Amino acid sequence: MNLDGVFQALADPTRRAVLGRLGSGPASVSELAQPFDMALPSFMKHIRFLESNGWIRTHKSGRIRTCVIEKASFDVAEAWLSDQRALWEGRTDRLEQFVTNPYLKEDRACPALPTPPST
Amino acid sequence: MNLDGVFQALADPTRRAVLGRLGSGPASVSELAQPFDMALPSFMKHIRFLESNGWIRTHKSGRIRTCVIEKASFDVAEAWLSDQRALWEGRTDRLEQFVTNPYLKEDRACPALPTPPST
DNA sequence: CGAATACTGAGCCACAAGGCTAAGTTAATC
DNA sequence: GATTAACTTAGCCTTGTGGCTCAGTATTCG
Repeated sequence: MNLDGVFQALADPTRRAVLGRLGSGPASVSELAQPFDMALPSFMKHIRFLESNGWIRTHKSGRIRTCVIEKASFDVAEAWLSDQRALWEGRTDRLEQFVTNPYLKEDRACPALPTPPST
Repeated sequence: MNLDGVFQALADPTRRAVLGRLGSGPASVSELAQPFDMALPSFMKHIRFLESNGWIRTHKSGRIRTCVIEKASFDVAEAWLSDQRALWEGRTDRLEQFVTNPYLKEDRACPALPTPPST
């Protein structure tokens, strides 16, 4: 369950829709597949993908495979975004300085703001 | 700037690393590329991908192209996750009801929910 | 038992993704 | 004015992704 897979799972409308549906409760594969104009084997690939990337759990009983949404990957995804936001917001003030400082604009394109004369 | 592309952009370690780096300030393409063992044209594809999916803005001045992170796609991604979370949490109580209601359990195929980690 | 249901497995196909090299182009330096 | 630096364009190659069909297998139902 690496970040690559976690995000890739979200990069497809079918898979996002499945997660959306599962958000309101468990469902069997064919129930989930019903809204989509897609052959079952194709659809199953999406289910397996979601499962192997930690977005859902599935469990077969009889001939029916039931899918349940799982919070794990969800948290991983949110954590990454949240870290990113923290980083970005942590330097917003310095960015503003950069944008409005004509010297920096002309000079090197990106002095990268190396830990400025911190207070 | 559709969800497909927004999430796909995050499904690659190089692109996530670039966003991470840009989180602490603007940089030129070659500065960004420097840590990666990759030919420049390959790297540029990542930059273009991030740009065309709204994760960064770029601007060329002289022969240097400077990249700046952008909040737009970020918000879109967080919004989707947040909606998803709302949905999921909004029905946790009902889920609980579902799990503990023997009638529902027989009725539909889905009860799966492998033993809640409770008590 | 036989038929229908709900997947499952194997294999094919077209196209997108991510990497490369080689050869431009444009701006800055010497 | 020639070099060098910083991209850019073009084209190739391999692998992955998302779709399909056709033929199983395993359960459930009549």
